[in-house]
Amino acid sequence: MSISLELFGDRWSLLIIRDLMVRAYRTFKEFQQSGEGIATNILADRLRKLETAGIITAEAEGQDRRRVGYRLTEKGIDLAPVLLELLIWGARHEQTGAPCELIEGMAKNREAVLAEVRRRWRDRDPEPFLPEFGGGDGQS
Amino acid sequence: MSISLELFGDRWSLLIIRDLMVRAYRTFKEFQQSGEGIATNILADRLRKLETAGIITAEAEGQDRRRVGYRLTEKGIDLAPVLLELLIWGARHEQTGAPCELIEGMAKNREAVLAEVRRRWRDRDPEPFLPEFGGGDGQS
DNA sequence: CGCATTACTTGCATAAGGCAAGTGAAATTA
DNA sequence: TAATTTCACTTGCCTTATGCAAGTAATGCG
Repeated sequence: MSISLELFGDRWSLLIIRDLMVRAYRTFKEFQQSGEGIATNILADRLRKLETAGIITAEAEGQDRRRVGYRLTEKGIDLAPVLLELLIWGARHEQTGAPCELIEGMAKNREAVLAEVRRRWRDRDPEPFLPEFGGGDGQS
Repeated sequence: MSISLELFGDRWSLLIIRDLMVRAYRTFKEFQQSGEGIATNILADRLRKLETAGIITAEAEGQDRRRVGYRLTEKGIDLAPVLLELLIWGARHEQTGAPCELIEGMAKNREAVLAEVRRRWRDRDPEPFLPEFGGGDGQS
């Protein structure tokens, strides 16, 4: 676990992974404008480290050759259970802005939720799984 | 989740929680000597923050009035699923030194593992749930 | 009383993070 | 086709956090 924490033990890495996983973000710009306000140099650094660690890939996608598309690897999508538990914990114990009933529903159907997340990843489904919950006071 | 990460988004907080949860650490000194080598000022800072966040409590325990005993709150023990998933992920995808069969066994019996962790917490069982796995190359 | 132990704090050096502006290549517009 | 915009970063500078070694106050122990 200490090894894992050398990777995720910072404010941003897991948020990036979450955005890839449940918000279907793909581009640098999307992460940058993601509301949490990560600085561009830090974002570039984290993307590089996550790629080095084999958790995400960066590849050109579409016609626009400026655009870089980031995606989770299998190793990355395997973090879904961790993020789900963190989401559930946060909804129970902190003010997160995510509706508690929704999260409790997910807590009762963990396997189904994880299966759906994996399905979207496999199918490259561009539809976000969760919205931003930004309206209220907190963030998911 | 971003709120949770303001708390756990560092190298040490989750390790401290893990040590409380599965290694049954209680005292400042135990954390300090825990192999990972946290500096004492940082340790003091993290313990304070975790206490402020309501994840651990600090209380005098035993006769020795120098000794402070740290314990998880209910909010803290509720992080067990997060740590378990992180442990499983690490064992699958990183060199952790923890025997994979053991962890895969836990992955197949998540509920039983969590129930046992909670039981030990409730009973204040001073027996560690997992050893340190320090012998080889990595850490749990 | 004197020394050891426990849980810290302090001071200082280094590393990481944050902010604003800048760069270069590709696309879009005039 | 020239100018402008977009995109994915990089650079420089400053602030904050982390790490290390040493120190301190309150106990406990012989």
